[in-house]
Amino acid sequence: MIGVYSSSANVSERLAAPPSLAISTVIFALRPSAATARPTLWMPLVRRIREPFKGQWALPGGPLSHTESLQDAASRNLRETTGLAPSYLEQLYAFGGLHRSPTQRVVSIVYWALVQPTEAALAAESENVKWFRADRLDQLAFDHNDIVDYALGRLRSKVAYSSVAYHLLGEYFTLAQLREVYEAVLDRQLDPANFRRQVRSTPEIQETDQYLQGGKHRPPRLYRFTGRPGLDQDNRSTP
Amino acid sequence: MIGVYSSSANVSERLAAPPSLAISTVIFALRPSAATARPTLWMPLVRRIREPFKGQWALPGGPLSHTESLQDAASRNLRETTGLAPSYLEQLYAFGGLHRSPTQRVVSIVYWALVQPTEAALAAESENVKWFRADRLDQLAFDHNDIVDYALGRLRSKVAYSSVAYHLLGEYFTLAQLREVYEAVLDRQLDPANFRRQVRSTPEIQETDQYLQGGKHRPPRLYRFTGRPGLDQDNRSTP
DNA sequence: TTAGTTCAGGTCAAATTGACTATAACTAAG
DNA sequence: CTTAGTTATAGTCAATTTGACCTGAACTAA
Repeated sequence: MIGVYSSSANVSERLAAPPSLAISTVIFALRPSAATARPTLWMPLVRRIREPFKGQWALPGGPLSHTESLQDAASRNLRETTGLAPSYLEQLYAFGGLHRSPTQRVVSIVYWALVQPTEAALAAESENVKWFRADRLDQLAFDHNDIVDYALGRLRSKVAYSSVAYHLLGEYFTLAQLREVYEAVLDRQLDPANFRRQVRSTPEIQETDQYLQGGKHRPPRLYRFTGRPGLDQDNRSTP
Repeated sequence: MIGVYSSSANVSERLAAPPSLAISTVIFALRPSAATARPTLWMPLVRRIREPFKGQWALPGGPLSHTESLQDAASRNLRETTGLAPSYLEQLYAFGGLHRSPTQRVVSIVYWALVQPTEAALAAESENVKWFRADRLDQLAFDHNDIVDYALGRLRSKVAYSSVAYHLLGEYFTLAQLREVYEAVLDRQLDPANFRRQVRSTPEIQETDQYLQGGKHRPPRLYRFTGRPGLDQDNRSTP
């Protein structure tokens, strides 16, 4: 009885079928942009190997298996398609417009993830998995451009009022690196001195007695984020 | 081919089936609490007329028809089960835990709504539809207590940083009435003078030359909210 | 040795917030 | 008719936060 609405069914049968349910993920990571040394937001996309939108780039995603929760499905799919283990994962939105897919009604529950630079660096690229700058995407499959825009908005607002930015960095970071994250996400310059004052006043930030060596100028102090990780129970918000 | 997983299928068949998709809504309205005159948050619930959880109270909801968007489904279901037309409607969260329903895997896309007092007053109560205080619910069906808690959290945070509170009031209101909304939702007292100063500094608030008559004391001025309504295209956030 | 750059710590005025006081305008009790 | 009681409205003042800016420290590279 499973798979009744598989590829053997014709289009009208699929349109009449109950909406199918898929999980997709928008994955953000920081990478140095090509020209300048400043980090910018990148995301991995997968090439579609079947119709519709065959050959076009799309968000990693897949069907929801009946033995896993939504978050587990997003996490698994992330790992399988891109090899990445995110440091932050949160539900974004359920997209259920009528004509998202030309061949059938699909409701996509979309998650968004942040991965640390080390993770992002060793993520394998291939013929069908490539990284793109989040702010310079061309036409994606389905409504995935809209979804990415929505995710970018969520990332920006969350960076502004919560402490998600740390999940785009490794364990130790300098205040300049942290500021560059904010500048990349919010897309505006921040005053280094005022930024420093603000960050140092948050209790979750711990100063270490380590300094980053090898730079061209005065070695900056390294800091740590001691808040709770982005993957624990409380991040799921709900059972 | 439609309806394969209907009530004629047995439990194991339903558990193996693809997760079914439902839409539910958490509806908030302000009503005067029984004892004091202060308004408090209430919500309509519907009694389940079939298993599982037969006889228990639950959030209004139903299946997603394939000809309507998620928001339209929520809106229609709201109207059909409670007769209400909300002044604000927004997606809350997609709940997809494995054991939300004992008999089958259900993924619920939950919306939350605000309705104005006039609407809420003439909403019909019946044997199977009753209003309850949002902060004093006993055991609901499924995981609906968790969902209500999550919706309350969202309402509180949105009231604090956005202008949703106005959708719990009618077109004209006094600053005291508005303050009572904030106090009911945030569950703490606010200084009337400071609250007044803040509200009057927001450009979306327009003072009228009308005063509320018939009170016991000095008649307060009436104000209007001129921001955009809670149901337009932009509230949907996404296509 | 020196110029150039970033790091780090600080000042200062403007804006915002919370606590509080005073007056105005009405109702209801006497 | 007068006055006490209550809410509406307006304002003050200190504490806190924010944005703009300055100065010296610490390093590299020429």
